[in-house]
Parts: sequence; structure tokens; C-alpha cells
Amino acid sequence: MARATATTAKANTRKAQAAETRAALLAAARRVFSERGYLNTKITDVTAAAGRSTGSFYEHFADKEQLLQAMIAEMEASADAHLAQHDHPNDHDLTDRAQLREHIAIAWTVMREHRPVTVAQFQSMIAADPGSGRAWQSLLEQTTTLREHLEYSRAQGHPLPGEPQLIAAAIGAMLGMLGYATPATVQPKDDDRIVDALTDLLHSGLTGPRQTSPQ
Amino acid sequence: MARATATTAKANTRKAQAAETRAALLAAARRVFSERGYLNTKITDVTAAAGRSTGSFYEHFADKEQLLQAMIAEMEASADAHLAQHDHPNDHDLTDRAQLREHIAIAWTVMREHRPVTVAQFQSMIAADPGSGRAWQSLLEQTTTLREHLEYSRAQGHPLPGEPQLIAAAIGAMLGMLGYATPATVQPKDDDRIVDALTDLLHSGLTGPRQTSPQ
DNA sequence: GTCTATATATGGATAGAC
DNA sequence: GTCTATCCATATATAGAC
Repeated sequence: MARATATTAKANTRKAQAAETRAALLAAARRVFSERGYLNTKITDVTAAAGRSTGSFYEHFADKEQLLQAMIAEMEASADAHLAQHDHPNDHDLTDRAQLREHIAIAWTVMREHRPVTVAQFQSMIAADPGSGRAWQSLLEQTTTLREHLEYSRAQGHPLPGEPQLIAAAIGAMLGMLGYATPATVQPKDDDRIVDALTDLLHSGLTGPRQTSPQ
Repeated sequence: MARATATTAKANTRKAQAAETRAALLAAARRVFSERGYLNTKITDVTAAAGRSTGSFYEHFADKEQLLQAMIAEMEASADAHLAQHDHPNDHDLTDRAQLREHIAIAWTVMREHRPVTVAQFQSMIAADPGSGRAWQSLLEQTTTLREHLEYSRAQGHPLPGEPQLIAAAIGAMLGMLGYATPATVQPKDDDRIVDALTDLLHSGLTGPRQTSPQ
């Protein structure tokens, strides 16, 4: 079948077409990953969804793993731009409810907005050999900032439930797993409900000072 | 190579040998799953580790999934026997620190003692198509008891951070993911440290009433 | 019931024309 | 750069002898 070779106003140069194909593959991967996930998706699924050929795929990516890396790079660029709007000094105090909520909300929003990528990344991590320790390593890496904030809080005199590294990993585990498992169909207001609940749970736990419901 | 056909005192009946082979396959699967995990393990990896043939495998299990189901059944039988030692009435109050810790400790211990199985089960769940909602469904199922306890606590007048179902899922997500990611090499005393930290975090959160360290 | 040997299916990856 | 056609590696599952 004939495929549009210049759907945009861009000049139909060889270079521009390559970029177009690459973008089409990335976009198709996002679509396919959100349904079938990363592990069950075959290269041919992506190329079929993009309307390209298998051979063309390998002109842009060495394999499926490299495709995922490119998607992660895109996401991080986008997330960094988003984060630049907020100030993120190191001296955050996560024992302050508002600041804790802000962090949870940002993490949750990024996971939601880039769901196909985070889902794929999560699957890829889990599929690694358990003996390799990659899951633990990944958990530590993704919670580095969180850990630093906790260390700061502790230095300020707030005693923590445990070592900052462990607490950060626990929180990261909760957010990551919940973000993966939560259906894509939840509404924005549910997102708020979830962020509020997680914030309260992590801020003051199950016994924190909350008003008893009126009954 | 010659393989022992009657390593035990049992009579070498056809039936006994079948049971022996089945047990050998299950034991081999535990060993292999703990290193390479469930997803990356091939049927031939299991049979090779068990010293049996591929053809023999299919005499006992229809496929890898059924092998895992058999391992889960074994684990649940073992866990139930273990749980029978404690009383588990429905009227537990997880806002009580000791009772919360008990629950976390049991969950953590089961995950540790049956690590190959829980790891395999976790991988199998994650590998399912994200669009199927299996991860969310699994999370709800595995936290049913937890949810009931939380509902009880709430009925007793303890306000929770959110809906019991969501809070239970969040706690389950934390425990499940952390149990998966935590290296198999941690020492028993580290297990205690982890259980204590998680208990404190979930009980009173990051700001709960704890003594400031002497400094 | 267990074995060896093999059929079958799948998907990753490449060659060469356009 | 993109395509079609194809090679090739891998793993599931079965057939048939013992």
C-alpha cells in the first residue's frame, strides 16, 4: 500500500523521512506497549502498528531494548522540562506534608503521563534475572533524590522509621508497583484521591492525627 | 548416565518413581527460578537441573505455567500450616503497632522462605498484558485479608488515610515489590530491621512519635 | 514412566533490490 | 532509507522405542 511520504510541510529529504520513520516507530511503540506491554510485544508488532517494515526498524534501533532506551530518553527530557518549573533545592523536608505531597504528586503524574514507557521500563526490570540484583539496583537509583531528602530531614532532627536508603526504597516500591498495577482508565479525580491517600499514609501512617469521621 | 532410581527406602514401584520425578522437577524448578527467575527459564533448564528428560516433564505438567501453579499450591499448603499456629480472627486492629508488625512479619517471612515461588509468581503477574488488569486484580486478591482488617479498624472509629481497598493495595504493593527486589543474600537480622522499619513507616508514617536520636 | 529424536512454530536479524 | 524475502536460532511440544 502507498504510504504518505510527506504528511507534513517539511521537505521530503532523505534525512527528514528518516526522522519521520523513527518518530513513527516510537509513537507506535507507545501505543502497543500500553496494551500488550513490553515483554509480549514483538518487533513486528511495532513495525506493523507504525506501518513500516521490519528491515526499516533495524536502521534506527539495534533491538527492542534500544528502542526502549530511546523512549526513556524522550521521557526524561520531557520530565526534566516539567520539573524545571518547580524549584528543587536539596533542603526539602519530607516530614512536611505539603512538600511530601508535592513529591508524590510529581512522581505519580510522570508515571501517568508516560504510562507506556514506565510500564515497559518496569516490565524490563522485572524480567531480568533475579540473581542479578537489577531490581534492587534500579530501586535505589530511582529513589536517590528521595533518599537525599530523607537524609536532610534526619539531619534536621526528625527521626525516621529506618535507614533513609531503606525508607526511600520502600516508598519507591509502593509508588512504582502501584503505578504499574493501577488501570490506565482511572480518572484525574481518582489520581488526586490516590495521591492524597498515599501522602497521608506515608506522612502520619495508619494512626496519624486525623479527625474521626462524623458518623 | 545412570540415575538413581530408588534413592529412598521406598519401593521402586512405577507410581513411586513418578512421584519422585515430579518432586525432582519441582525441587529443580525452585533452584533454577531463584537464580534465573521464571520468565527466562526454559523447560529444558528445569529438566536438566532435575536430571530428567524433556519428554518426562510433560508427563507431569502441561506447561511451565502449570508447573508454577503446582509450586504455588505447595507453598499455600505450607503457609496455611504455618499460619494455623497463630489465631487469625477478623477483629484484628492494624492501628495497633504489635498487631501490624505481626502481619508484616508473617508476610515477609513467607516471601523469604518461599522466595523462588513468590519471585516466579511476581514475574508471571508482571509479564501479563498491562491492558488485562491482571496486576491490579492480583494486588486486590492478595490484600483481601488486609483490607478486611482495615475495614474493621475503621469501623472501630480509627480514621484511615483512604479507602481500605486502596490502602491495602498500597501496602501490598510496597511489600510485594520490596520482597521481590531485596537480594536473597540478606541476613535474618536484616529481615528484622526491614520489618521494623516498614512497621514504623506504616504505623506512624514519617512524622510519627519517635524519639530524636541523642546526637 | 522415561527416554531420544524430531516436528513445528515463532521471532530476531540480515541480504540485496529499489 | 525502505522494502521484500529469507536465513537462522531458539524453545515448545510430540512420537515412538524401551
